[in-house]
Amino acid sequence: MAKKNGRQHAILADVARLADVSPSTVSRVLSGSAVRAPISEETRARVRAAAEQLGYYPNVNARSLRTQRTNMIAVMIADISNPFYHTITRAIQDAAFEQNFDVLIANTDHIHSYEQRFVEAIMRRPVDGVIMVPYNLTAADIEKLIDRTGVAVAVLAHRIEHPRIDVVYADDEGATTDAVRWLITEKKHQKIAFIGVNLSFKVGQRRYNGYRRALEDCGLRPRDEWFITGNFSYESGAAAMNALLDAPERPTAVFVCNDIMAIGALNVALERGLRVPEDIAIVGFDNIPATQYMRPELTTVAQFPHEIGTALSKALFERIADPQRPRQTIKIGCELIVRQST
Amino acid sequence: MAKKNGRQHAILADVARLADVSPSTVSRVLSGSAVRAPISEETRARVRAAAEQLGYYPNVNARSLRTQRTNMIAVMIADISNPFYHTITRAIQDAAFEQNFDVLIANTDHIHSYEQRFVEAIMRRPVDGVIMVPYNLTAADIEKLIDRTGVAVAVLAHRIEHPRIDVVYADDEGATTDAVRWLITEKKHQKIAFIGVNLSFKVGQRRYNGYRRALEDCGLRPRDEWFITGNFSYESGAAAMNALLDAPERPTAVFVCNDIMAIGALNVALERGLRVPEDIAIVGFDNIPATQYMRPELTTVAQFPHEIGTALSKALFERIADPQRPRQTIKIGCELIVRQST
DNA sequence: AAACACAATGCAATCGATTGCATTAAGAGT
DNA sequence: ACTCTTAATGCAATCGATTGCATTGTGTTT
Repeated sequence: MAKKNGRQHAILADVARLADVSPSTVSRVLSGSAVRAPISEETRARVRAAAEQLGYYPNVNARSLRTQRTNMIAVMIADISNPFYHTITRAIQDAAFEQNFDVLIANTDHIHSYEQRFVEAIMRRPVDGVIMVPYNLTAADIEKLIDRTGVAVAVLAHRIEHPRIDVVYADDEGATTDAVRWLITEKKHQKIAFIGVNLSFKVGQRRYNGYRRALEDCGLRPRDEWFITGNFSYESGAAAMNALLDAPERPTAVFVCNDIMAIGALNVALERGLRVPEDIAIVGFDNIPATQYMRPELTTVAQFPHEIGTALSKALFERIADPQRPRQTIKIGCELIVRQST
Repeated sequence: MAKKNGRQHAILADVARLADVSPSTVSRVLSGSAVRAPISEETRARVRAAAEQLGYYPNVNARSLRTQRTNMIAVMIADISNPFYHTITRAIQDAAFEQNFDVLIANTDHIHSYEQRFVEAIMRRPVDGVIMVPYNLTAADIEKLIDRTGVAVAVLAHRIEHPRIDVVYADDEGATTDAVRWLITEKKHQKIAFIGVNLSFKVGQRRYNGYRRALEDCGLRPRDEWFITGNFSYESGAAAMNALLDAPERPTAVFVCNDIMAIGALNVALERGLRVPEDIAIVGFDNIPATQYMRPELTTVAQFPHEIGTALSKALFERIADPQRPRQTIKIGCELIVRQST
């Protein structure tokens, strides 16, 4: 069992010695590069047997140093606890698994300094590709990373245009417009409130824009007292609904820009004795699992995080394979899921 | 901007050249190992300036090859989409972030071959530590990994005893006993059903044992028709409740071994016109966010995945720092969260 | 029989950093 | 004046695999 010296595991040289060939040969046999250099079938067998006998595994680290490829990608997301993000992550991991890639994951919590730290980490630890959901990072930051490391990059973002960055985005603005317009034309609502988040969040801005556009398209005027901002949380959704119900004039429908707040709003409406959807209709956004558990089940706009993750990884692996390939921009649609709350 | 040759980024040798010192000196200054070897303050400054000017970042890969340390840990869990696991994961990532470690994550979906593949991956890609939630892997498998790679290991598991493996476990069996006993003694239930999962799952076995023990302790006899198994899903919980309500004699309370199934059961009960908790009380397990959104809010047993993740990382990093340290076994309790469904 | 092609393999440099063991110079002790 | 520390730095080997460029041997072509 003991190898040459005190090492606890076999290295390539040990295999070479046992198989009585040179290290080069072992490498060629085991790394598959032998496809381009001929090794006799007999030698191959001997090498494989020796490797097997010694329980040899190549050291990926050493290999990467030499080949400049790591078989590893990094993923930067806001928060793995959030269903939207972990579903994306899961899709990426599955794609990577298939390609025999390992996946590094970092959470940023939307914090700028964490995003920067991620970039720095990638500066030192070579990876073949990076998937990011940037919040504060600009195209310039990412470009610097690419210039220095040559890494392949795919991002989930709305406004990044760069020849070497593939981008995937979800059309949540358009989906919001469609949903609100549907409330107006199909469900005959005229008084529609909007529970959003601070407009400094791009996502907040986009969805609010979508809402405004639907109203305008249908000739309705937005009212200030029907635009309330929360902070993504259940409690803030509940508070927003309370405010709405206490307003001089109550809306008949409310579009909420994420499901958690929508559920908070729904429960408040129910607890205050309103019937949903008869007295007030509610639409959420994200289609998290809990929306189906509610009674009434929550109508919501589904994003397709799994598709997003798949698209991101597909783009990334294509770019890893061919760094020169022209950039792709992929739009993933959203879909209104009509359930009982409207 | 152009470095020595076609390389796109500076390497240690470039810095050495610019600062007019040897590579050794640069390394000592930048890697902090200079603590043990004296470098004059003036030289230090020169090196730092040169590094700064060139935008130099050390190549972690090369460093790892030499030092045998990677500043990277790997996490093997069942499924990042599951709140229990991703909360654990998040705690681990936060701990790693603080220690400046990167985190590799792999999902196994409880599949044996995926677990094995993970182990193989760690055989080739050196990491300093591994955190696992093994389902099929045995202590022997893990021991082999340790023997070969010397990696530090911490696991979330109930029956692994090994001098070089730290283990953390949640006492869900005891918690189940406590919860069921509470239903009997405090809530005066005599007819308590159990919706579980296949007993070949260890988790299913443990919680069922806990349930049985509570009944026995209180002198109650378990009844076959009140033990129904599902497959963790909402639908299977709903089906189980339907079966229970169609049984010749209805139970007055039901303990469900995860929240998703409990929610399915709850909704069925409500839809069939029963009042919860008056006609039937329901207790879930896990304390997922949705339990608080339900009406009635679901009573459930909380596990503390964040604490589990923290304990796992703490044990792991201690072992990385001192591989010889005696093993730790840490029990994380569970807690019954009484809400409206009981 | 000379020249050549090609299959099969080995040699040695290389990837980029770290570190044990010198080496040099300057000051301290006797 | 001579030996001894000690501070400051450099040399060169090393981590473990990959790969461009030989080299050797065997069969083919002319």
